[in-house]
Amino acid sequence: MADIHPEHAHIIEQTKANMPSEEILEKTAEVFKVFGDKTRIRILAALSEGEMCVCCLCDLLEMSQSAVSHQLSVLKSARLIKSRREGKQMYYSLDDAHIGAILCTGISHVEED
Amino acid sequence: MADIHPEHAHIIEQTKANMPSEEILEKTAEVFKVFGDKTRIRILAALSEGEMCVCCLCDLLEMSQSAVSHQLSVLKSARLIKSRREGKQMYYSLDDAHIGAILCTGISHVEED
DNA sequence: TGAACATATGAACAAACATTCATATGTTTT
DNA sequence: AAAACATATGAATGTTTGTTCATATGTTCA
Repeated sequence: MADIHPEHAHIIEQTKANMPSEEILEKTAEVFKVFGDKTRIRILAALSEGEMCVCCLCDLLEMSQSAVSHQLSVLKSARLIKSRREGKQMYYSLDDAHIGAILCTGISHVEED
Repeated sequence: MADIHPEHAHIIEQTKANMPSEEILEKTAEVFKVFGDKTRIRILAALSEGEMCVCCLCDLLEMSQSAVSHQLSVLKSARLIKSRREGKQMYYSLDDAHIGAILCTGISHVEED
């Protein structure tokens, strides 16, 4: 950490004052971290087309049931998806419209340029 | 991978057809991954208030110059920020308005509820 | 040119993480 | 109740990643 330049001090203070709290920023990073994995993004992209059971996701993603379940558990802990049981199967879906919106924002960013 | 249930086959096919390509999804995950770190989010939040030099960021974040520079380099490689030199100092800023928008989307998601 | 300053970068290390394998839990069907 | 099916989960493992330390690069000023 270098010494603070006096002429920069007020910029630093002002920026600090306008920024969201550390707690908000930390939680935001955690949310993005959950989006930041290929398998989880593929799951979210699939679920944004509608709810789907675990075995469908395994077939669609061509991944093992265990790997998919582990990531579903991560997504659910982060409240990005929710589940309901129907007989032997569990159906997963996006937790709310906001999740789809965040996903779309990221995808459009990639699609542009 | 379990056997595909015949009655699920068309759902899988249809979902697959509507989803973005694997390439897009992979790149999207990479973008979110860059957002998914507390230090980088704090840097982005600071820069969304305006451009800032490295030493200001170090003071603001109370982190070592090396740690900040390393993360600036990650952010720049991902084209989330850009830099310009002014004398001895490097000034960093968000690469475009889209980056601020993604950040805001994430922050609002956290701030709600 | 040399010293001081600002930033970048390579190597090393510890912590976090995604998948696999094996197995447990929960549900339906016979 | 037992077998079959669908999903969840713990432990182990290899990989990725963020920070630190040391040092290199680039710029200004005397």
